[in-house]
Amino acid sequence: MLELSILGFLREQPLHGYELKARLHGLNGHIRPVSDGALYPAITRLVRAGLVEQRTEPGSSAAPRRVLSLTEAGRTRLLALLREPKDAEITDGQRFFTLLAFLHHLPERAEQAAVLRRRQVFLDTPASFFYRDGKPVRAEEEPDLFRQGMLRIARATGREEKAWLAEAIAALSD
Amino acid sequence: MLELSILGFLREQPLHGYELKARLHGLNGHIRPVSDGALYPAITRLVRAGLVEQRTEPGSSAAPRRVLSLTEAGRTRLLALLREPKDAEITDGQRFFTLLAFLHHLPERAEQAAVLRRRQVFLDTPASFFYRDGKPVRAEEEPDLFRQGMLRIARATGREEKAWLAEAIAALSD
DNA sequence: GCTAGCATGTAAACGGTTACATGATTAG
DNA sequence: CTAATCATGTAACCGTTTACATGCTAGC
Repeated sequence: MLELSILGFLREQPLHGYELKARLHGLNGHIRPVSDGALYPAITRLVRAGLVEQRTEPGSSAAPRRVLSLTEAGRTRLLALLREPKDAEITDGQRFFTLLAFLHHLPERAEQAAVLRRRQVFLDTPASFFYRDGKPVRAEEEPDLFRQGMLRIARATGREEKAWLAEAIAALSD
Repeated sequence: MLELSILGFLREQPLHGYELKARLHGLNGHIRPVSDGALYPAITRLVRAGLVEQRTEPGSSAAPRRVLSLTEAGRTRLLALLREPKDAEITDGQRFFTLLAFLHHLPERAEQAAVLRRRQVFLDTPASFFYRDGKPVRAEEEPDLFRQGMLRIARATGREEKAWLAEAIAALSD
């Protein structure tokens, strides 16, 4: 999942690995820390795939900085990832957030709106966490305190997100 | 991450793999589908580790059912996972939800409350997604529509979750 | 006769975690 | 002089995804 974030941040400006790490940390480091063991191999993969270019900066510091920037293929790839996100990127809130963080890179408002609409459809699909006798347990019927909390929180967040999505989609179709 | 859910569901009653899959699907299948390629190896690991027992049911169906149940070690393990969740289980909303789904298995209310308090502390730690000149960008100052949405949604969900946590912790200390 | 659901598995590839490893610069 | 920060990487391990593979039963 690093791929999208790396391409997204590099689209804004060239960065070296350490700075990239700082941005990634800012984006969702409090939720999931970024490890060097994930980041550097990911960069290497992207370079090998021709999506990222690196030029080594002759600096005074210990390990020489590798300044990374997107190639044309990298920019194309970023757009493809934003335009046709996999289902998991729509359904998983955390991944969808990553998508949102870079969605402004999509050039067409209609394309941006289409992504938001996919999330809307997902949120409107009724879903339930628990079943008793094959039927979904309603929040009011759930006797367990913690599962009650899950249902309550899920509903509240769904409500707010739906409200925002509706507004944003409306704004995009002006 | 399957480990906790499998142990949690088996704690409630013995199940065979297919039924387990159905429960797991109910719990968060709409967000992340459960794949056989993850489930069956996970079961095998748990059996090998002595946490789960299986007895094959002589049935008429094609592949014979393996009915799975927790061993004493499995029950102990489940409690340990619930009692001392790793940081990632507290910070990642999705994982925390999984924790909540089975937290009722912890015998002591004080222990349950302690887990909720860890989440509370995390949510009270100020965090921001984006930085400009090293300083966090406030929601009102964020010019990008989509990043605005992220901030708005994150705040709303945080608010609701904090409210519930406070209530639940209070209820547990009666 | 066919499709959907029941029921279980394997194997390759991939990506991420954890731990290890190095070394320079800067501030206290 | 020592700790924190800058800066980059490797290697073993682990769990998940994806694709493949099998075969029975029930209902249309």
